[in-house]
Parts: sequence; structure tokens; C-alpha cells
Amino acid sequence: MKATDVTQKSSSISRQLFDKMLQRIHTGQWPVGKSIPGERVLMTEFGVSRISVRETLSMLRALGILDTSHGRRSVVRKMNAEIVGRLFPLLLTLEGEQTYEHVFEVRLAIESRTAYMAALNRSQDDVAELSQLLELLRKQTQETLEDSVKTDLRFHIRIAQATGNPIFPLLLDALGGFVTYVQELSCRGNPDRRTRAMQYHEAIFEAIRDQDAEHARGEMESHLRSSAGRFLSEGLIKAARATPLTG
Amino acid sequence: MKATDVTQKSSSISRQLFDKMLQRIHTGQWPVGKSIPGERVLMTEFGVSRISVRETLSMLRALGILDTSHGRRSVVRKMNAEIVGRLFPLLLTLEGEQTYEHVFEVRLAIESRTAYMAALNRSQDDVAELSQLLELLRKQTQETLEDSVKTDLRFHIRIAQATGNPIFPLLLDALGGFVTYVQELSCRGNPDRRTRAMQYHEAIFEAIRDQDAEHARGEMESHLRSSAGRFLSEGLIKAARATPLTG
DNA sequence: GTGGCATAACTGGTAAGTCCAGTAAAAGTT
DNA sequence: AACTTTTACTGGACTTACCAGTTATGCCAC
Repeated sequence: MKATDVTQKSSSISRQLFDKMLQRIHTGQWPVGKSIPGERVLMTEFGVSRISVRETLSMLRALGILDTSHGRRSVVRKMNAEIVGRLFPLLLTLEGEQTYEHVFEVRLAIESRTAYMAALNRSQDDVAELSQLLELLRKQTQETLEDSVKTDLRFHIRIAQATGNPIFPLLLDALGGFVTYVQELSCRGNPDRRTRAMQYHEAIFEAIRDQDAEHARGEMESHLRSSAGRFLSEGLIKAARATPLTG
Repeated sequence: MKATDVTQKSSSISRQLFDKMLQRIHTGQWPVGKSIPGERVLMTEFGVSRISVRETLSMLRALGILDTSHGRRSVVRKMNAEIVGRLFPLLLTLEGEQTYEHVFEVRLAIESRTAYMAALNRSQDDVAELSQLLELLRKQTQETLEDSVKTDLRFHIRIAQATGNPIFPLLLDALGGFVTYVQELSCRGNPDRRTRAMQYHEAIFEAIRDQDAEHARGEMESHLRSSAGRFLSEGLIKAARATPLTG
């Protein structure tokens, strides 16, 4: 019942081939980073037509498992969590109905922990880069709005990176497209808001730098909640349920 | 550059077609649940060969966006998180065992909040359904392992639904397909673990029912931490890696 | 009329052959 | 030895054809 497999009833050849090729990658017969045999070779090797081979390769390509370009042989992609992140925008858009409020709630859930974990796990490099981003942000706060919003997101993602868990920056990046859009709407015409957000950013940075995990989380939550709260109070988001974001 | 394109340089026809078809789904020109035109129609409509059409459809099929079966027209699937969930086993084999730990960390971030929010927002229906699931889980704890693991996940997802934010169950579902797999390995041969998990579930349920948000979050965190700790400390990860993903 | 059944008109799945256009390595030239 | 040209790959795309499920059509018996 649960369609957990792309391959369903193992009916069509291309679906079967999909499993076989996937297995070759799993077993290491087709090592990551190296190129697989050409399509003409594959069709004789598996005893199928080139159509079936190409359709199977299309599937693997769509999933980001293969890297194909004209004239060169397909290469098994370094499969990182990145591809999951690439699918999230698809999910979100296709599911529809997601309001920005929902995204903010998820962001709150994720980032309150990334701030916490980052404070515990951050390296010297993390601190240095965050410091740079903060300075850049400080400049841009008085200049271009679009740039500052982008840097803002980069700052948050950089914190997620500092956790050491690659899935966190991934999720954040996936949600980012939504966030930046709303953020621009919010700050347009209200420069003081940007300075207020700037203060939060500095507080978060200092807490992470000083490895004060609890404080980092608290500041992050306040920061996000004030952002979300602003949007909610202004009808920029389909507000609806009065969800207590208190934590 | 933007993480939204699975289609890279958009050079080849099939990649372009992919974007176009995806757009038709987004705009609602191809409504979810309904069937799209036949391949012969599509090739004239887009002015390409059937090869290109079929390769594009293969991509959409691989992502779980289309549901295709022989003799019938392809149907636009209600996009769910399965697609992402399917990729996690693959992720793990290609990226290494740390991924398990990473997934649990993300789960912890998300579920500690879903428990909290569910306690605040839960409706009577939520309580009723959770109660049912709990009872079902109680029975299955002494019976089939596979079923109980599935019900376990349903229980967690149901909590995420009770938050009112549709993204939470989505994320959980995506992570879940991956988690259940490991969970089975963990509990196999250790029935007492299942009873211990059962106690946690009951505590979480009661807290949500009584709208004790802080308590709900605490129990959830304890529950997940104990689970994650078990997996990580017992080398179940390597065992999982050695097992092929296709059922 | 209506029910059941064979047929025809769809649908997707697969195959073989052909050609084009990039890429990279082999062969030639300087 | 360094550069350029050729050649033998590679994937990308098209056409035609046929097979195999599915569904709608329509006929015939009741």
C-alpha cells in the first residue's frame, strides 16, 4: 500500500533496471565520483534496449544520483544531503497551502536548536566567519535591502553549519527562499526594523562565540519570534490560528 | 545555482520539458489527482519526440510526482514526503554512518517542538486519534514488530499534525521512512525496549491531552534521546548499512 | 429495454535503426 | 616537444514499428 518504492510491481524494465543500477552503486561496483559505462555498453550488458537504459538513467539523474553531460560519460554523484534539500522546495510548492507562518514555525524549531548546538560545537573558523558576515551585514543594513536580506540568511545558515550536522543548513536553505521574500516585504520602508534585527544578530553571535548555548537559543528565539510576530500582526501572512510560539 | 532546479543547465530538451511540466502542475493546469494528456498528445503539444516526453515523464515518475501504470494515463500524484524519505537509505550508504546521528538530531529539534505545540493546539479529534493509535500500539507491542514500528511513526506524525502546521508532519514523514528502518533493527530481539518506548508514548500522550506543553516536550526529548543513544551505541548502524534497501 | 461479451480504440512499454552534437584522446604537423 | 587536426568515442534526439495492458464501444442474446 505504501508506495515506498519507485519500482512498484517490478513490472517495467526501466524500473527493474533502476534497482539494479542502484545496487551497483550501493555495492561499490560503480564507485562514487567515477564514471559508469556508456549507454551502448549498458544496453548489451543488461540485455535491454537503449530506450530502457536512457529512461533509467533519467530517473537516476532526476534524483541527483547521476551527473550527466553531453559527450561525457555519466558520473556517480557524491550523494550528500544536498539533494534532499533540493527536493524540499518541490515538496513545499507542490503541497501548496503552506503559509509563511508555517515556515517560520519550522524555522523556529530548527534554529532554536542550531543556535544551541552551534554554541557548543562552534570552531574558531565558525566564529571568524560569523564575525565577517556580521560585519558585512552591519554595512548592508544601511545600504541595499536585497543584499542585506541575503546576507541575513547566510548568517543563519552559517550558524547551522557550525552545528556540524549538514542536514540543518540544508533545511534552512530549503526554507530560505520563502523567508527572504517575506523579510523584504517586512523591512521595506522600515529601516529601524533592520537595526533591531541587527542587534539580535549581534547578541546571537556573542552567545555562540562565548559558548553560551542557552543564551544563544534564547536570543535566536526572540529574534525569530519578533520577525514572525511582525508579519503576523500586519497581515503579511495569512495569519489564522493564534499559535503561541512561546518556548 | 538556485537549489530549486534538479535540472542543471536546462540545456537538454528533457530538462526543459521537466521544468515546463512542473510548472503546469504548479499552476494547476494539471491538477493534482487528475490524469495528464497521453504521451502522443504531449509530443505534438510540446513539439518534441516521444523519447523526450518519456524521459521527462521518467524523471517526474522517479520523484514521485507522477503515478504511471501500463495502459492508463499518468496521474499527478499528491506530492508527499515519501520521495525524500526514499532517498535517506541511499544517502546513508553513500555518505556514511554519521547520517543516522544527524537525522536523530534533526528529529529531536523538530519533535521537541511538535510535542510542545501539539499540547497547546490539539483538538478533541487529535486526542481521540492519538488515543486510538496508542491503544493499537499497545497491542502491537506484544505482536508483530513491523506493524508496531509503523504505528510508532504514525503516532509521532499524528502529533505533528496536531500542531496545525502541515510542514511538520511532512518533515517527519520524510525522516520517518529512514528511521523506522533502523528502529526495526534495534527492537528485534529486545521486547523490553518496546515496552519502555511504550511508557514514553503514554507519557507524551497524557501531557498532550492535558495540554501540558513543557511536560510533553520533556518526555518527547527523553524518548528520542534514549532511542538515538541506543542506536548509536550498539553498532546497529553498520548492520543497517550492510542491508540492501529494496524490500 | 438490459445484461453480458467480443471487439476496437485508446493507453504506456520496448525495440531497432539513424543521425546530430559535444568531448577527449589519438594522430599528425610544425 | 608543442601545437593542431583528425578520429573515435560519448550522450541527445528523432522516426518507425510493434507489443501489452486498459477502457470504451457496440453488438448480440436474453
